This record gives sequence, structure tokens and C-alpha cells, in this order.
Amino acid sequence: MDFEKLAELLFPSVDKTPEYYEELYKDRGLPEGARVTRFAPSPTGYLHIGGLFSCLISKLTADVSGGRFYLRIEDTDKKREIEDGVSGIIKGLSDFGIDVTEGVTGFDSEVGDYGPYTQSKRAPIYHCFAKMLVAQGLAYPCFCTAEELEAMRAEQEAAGVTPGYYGKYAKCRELSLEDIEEKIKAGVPYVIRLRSPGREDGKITFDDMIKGKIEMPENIVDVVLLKTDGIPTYHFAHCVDDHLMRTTHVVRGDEWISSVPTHIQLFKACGFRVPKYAHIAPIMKLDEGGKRKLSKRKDPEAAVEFYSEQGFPKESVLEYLYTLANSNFEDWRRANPDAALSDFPFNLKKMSVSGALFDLVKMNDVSKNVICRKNADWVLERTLAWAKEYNPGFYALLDADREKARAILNIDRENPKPRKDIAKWADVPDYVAYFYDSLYRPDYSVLPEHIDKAAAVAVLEKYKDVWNIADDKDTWFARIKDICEPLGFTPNVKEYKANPEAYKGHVGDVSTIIRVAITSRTNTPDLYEIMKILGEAEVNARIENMINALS
RNA sequence: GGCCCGGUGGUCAAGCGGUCAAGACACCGCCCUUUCACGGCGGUAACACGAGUUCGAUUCUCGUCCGGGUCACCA
Repeated sequence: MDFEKLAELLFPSVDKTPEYYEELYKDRGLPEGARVTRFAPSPTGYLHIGGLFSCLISKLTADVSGGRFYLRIEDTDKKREIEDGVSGIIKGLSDFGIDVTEGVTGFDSEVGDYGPYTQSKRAPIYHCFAKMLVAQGLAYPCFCTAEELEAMRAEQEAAGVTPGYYGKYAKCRELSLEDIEEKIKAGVPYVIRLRSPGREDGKITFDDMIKGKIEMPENIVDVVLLKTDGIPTYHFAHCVDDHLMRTTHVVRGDEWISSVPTHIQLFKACGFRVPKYAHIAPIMKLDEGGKRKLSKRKDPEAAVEFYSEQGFPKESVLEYLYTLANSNFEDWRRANPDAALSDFPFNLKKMSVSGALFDLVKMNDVSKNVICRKNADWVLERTLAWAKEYNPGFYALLDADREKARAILNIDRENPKPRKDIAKWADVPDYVAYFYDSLYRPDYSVLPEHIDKAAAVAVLEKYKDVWNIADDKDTWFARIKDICEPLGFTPNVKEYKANPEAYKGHVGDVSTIIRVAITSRTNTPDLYEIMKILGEAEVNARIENMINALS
């Protein structure tokens, strides 16, 4: 068989040589040890939290080595094509702090010297290398129809042999040049398959950077390289792209692990250096007692938009993802509370081998710790930005009086023991509700059972007269203590505990009554600050209101 | 089913032949305290099972069971 002639017959329009591309996409000239990685999603318009995680790991791998990270779009499946599947992904990445400096940067735009970075725009390149393979007898056209393939599979299953296009089942392997010529002339559709050099009993071992040493049977299947429409399969595109883009480390989901033998074989067939692989475990979710991958359809938290909508700061999401990535991250964070995330010495080898359950509760905790360290301006700014997009009414409310909003958010903040009330911006409307007439709904039923209503009214009547907006905090509290005794309460909690029968309650109960009158809640941050912000008139009105309601 | 990978408290996880088997989240208790939160202290709770190897196995080997992945002209 004259393979050169076959190659010419199959790819008459290819006018470049592999050497041309090797020359065009020069070695990156990075220092020894610098790693080149990439994130290569399908343009579904949707960024999965697992995708973000994978992307982060990939980027970190490059960053800590002083290397290079780029974004490639794998749009070789035209059945899945949607209008603009790219922008959503880019937005998702940038919303969570990953800015692309090489590769696809938006709908129909890209930067970098190794492009095009969108696979559908690389057809001539794939064809060139497919032609090379054919010319060397390492690939061949296959005219089998879907029906034939299906029949073959049924036959193999019935016979109990491994299904697949290989060995004697690879009917088109030995077609003569004449046969091929004839079929092509007749317009019979065909794919290009690899002539797999794998042996039935062959073994291949490779060293995954996360999973360690893995031994697998060699690939013997003549996998499809180019589909009927001339578009490459993932396998082939991965091979030529990662080679030409000079990727050194392929970081991807571990669902790919079983095709590594195929990929290594392909790289070798092409004469390319095989990249290092790092297969990361997927993020899981507990469902009906079992673990399963976070699913786009069933789990709202699978989409990164969920975190935007809920108002989790990107710092929080990132921080949580880091804890999943390297378990020593939390120790590092405790030791370096103010360090930038980029200073963390990320280590691929410390990645967990098996999939972690996504823990929204832990995520909340991480986020509270992030937010509680920030100042009021930062919190206000982020809350405003979130509200503007997801809660316009609330935005208008805060925006109307930013000083007030800032003051509210500043209560018990910026001190060594800051409160941790807020995990996400969606928590804020409820957190600040009683400061705004439009959100506040008086509800005195929250007053604890053990507090007598008549006594509560008496407390309020008295307090209304003695409190003074100008008081400093000590005086403010002293006044509350002062009204205790005359009304049958004690200012001394210990005293009360020693002899509860002698009193109607203690200063804590008195405070609670006042707190309920002003906020309709039994738990709030510093009441003194709250009253300051509300102002004299409003506080008096609210006290009056409760007196009337209870009388 | 074949082939891979995995199995330490409810969750994330240290651990690499000898440990009272770290730590974090969650939960419970106590302290602090005008409430809540914060903080401090303490507590409940784990090596899937069975055989080996070894003076000694959570750590090594094999088997069982369980979980996950994969077997396309999808990625």
C-alpha cells in the first residue's frame, strides 16, 4: 500500500507540513521547571463548580512553577453547540478571580501566540497531522456505518469479547487503495482511525501526579481521530493541541484516566513528547446515602452562578476551594491570616485522590471568617454590588443612605473579636431588616415566656423616660441597671441565680425587653449602637409602640 | 461484566511499621457575658471486613464487601 498516495487522496487540500506548525509554535522558552497548563472546557455556556475547581488547580500548578496557564475551548461536538457558550464561562472564571491572560478571552476573541485557541478554528492543523499519520501508515479511513458498528458490537457482546474496533473486527484496516479510491469517489462518508499499535496483552504504566503509578492494559482499539465531518475527536484534538500549545502538564477530571493509554499511544504515534498528567477527583455530593458527582441538573450549587446569586465573595469561594485542594491550606491560613492567596505554596501532590463531598456548611464558615476580617467599607461595597444585581429594592434602600448602611455594617466590626453574622450578601437584608421601616415588622411575640408582659410594659414606661441618646455606652448601661431594682428586677445576674424567686428577672431580662421593643428580636449585635443609629425619635416611637401593643 | 481508582469520626482530612490515631467544620457542655455572636476550655465520635508478612499493623500483601470512574464518529 502506498500510504503517501493514500494521504494525498484523503487530504488533497492540506498545504502545510507538520514542520511548518512545529516552527510556527515555537518552544515557549520558559525556565527549567516552569509548567504550562490549561483549562479546556466545552462551551456549554455554563461553568460548573467542579470546572472552576479544576481550572483553579490547573492555574495554580502553572503559577507556583512560574509557568503559563491558558484557556482553550473544546467545541468539537457540533451537536452540543449553543449560541455563545464561551462568555458565560469566562464571566464565571473572572467572577471568581481567574483572569485569562492567554487563550480565549471572550466570544470570538483571544490573545496569545499559540492560537487559534478554539478547536473549531483549527481544522487545517488537525488535518495536517492526520495526513502525516496516514502517510506513515499509522491511520486509515474507515467507511463502516453506524449500523455496521452496532451490529459488530452486538456480535462481540454475544461472543463475550471486549467490544471495540480492533484486530479482526477492524474491517477497514486492510482496505486496498483501489477500494478506498472507489468509495471516496462514490461519496461514501468515512472517518479516520488510528491504526493502533497496541498489543492484546500489552501493559502500559504511567505516573499520574495525583494518583501515583497506574498500570493499565495497552489500548488496542483503532480510535476515531477525525469524524465524518472532518472534526477531530477529543483524543486527537487533545494530542495535537497540547503538543502544539506546548502544554507540559495536563490537569483534568479523573473521568479521563481510562483513556490515558489511548492518549499516550497517540502522542507516541505522532512523535510528540507525552505530557505529564494530573487527574483530579470530582467534587461530590451526598444524595440518598450515596456519593455522586455534583450534577448540573439536580444541584443548584453546581453552577458557579449560585455563588454569585447568593453573594458569596469570590475570596470565600476560592478560600474554600483551596481547603479542598490542599488540606494543609487551613493551617497555612491560620499562620498567615493576612497573606494573599497567591502566596500559598500549592502542591499538586497534596491533592486528595478521591472525591470530596461539597460541604456548604463548611463553606459558610470559611466565608464568615473571610468577611469578618474586612472593614465596613469593603462589606458595604460588596453588598451594594451584589444587591444592585440580585436585589434592586434592597440596593435602593442601602444606597439612599450609605452612611447609615455603613454604620450598621460596622457594628462590632474592626475589632479583635469581630462578629461572624454574615456568610454571604444574601444574609444581609435579614441581618439589617430592623433598621429600615420598609423591612421592619414589629413582632413582640418573640418576648420570652418567662418575662411578664405587665412587667415588660413597666420597664419600657420607665426606660422611655430615663434613656438619653447622648449617653456614652457605660452611662447607657448604667441607666438600664438603675431601673432594675425599683421594678423588681436585679442588676446582678449572680444574685438572681442565687435567688431567682426574689426577682422578676435580672438585668439581662430588662435588656431583652428593650431589645425586643426596638428590634423585635431577642438576639442582636450591640443594642447601644443600634439605638444610636436608629436615633432618638425612632427609638421612642418603637418603645411607645410596644407599650401600646402590650397594654 | 472487563479495566482502573478509592475506603481513617456526620463532613474535609493528617498519618508512610511502634502515636493516648492530629487538626478544621458540625454537634454537646462549661466559662466569659445585658442577648446573640465572638473568644477560651472541655466532650461525643473513626482506621470497612477477613486472612497473611512481622516481635508489632491504620500503615505492607492477598481476598471479600462497598463506593466512584470508564468502556461513542461526547467531551
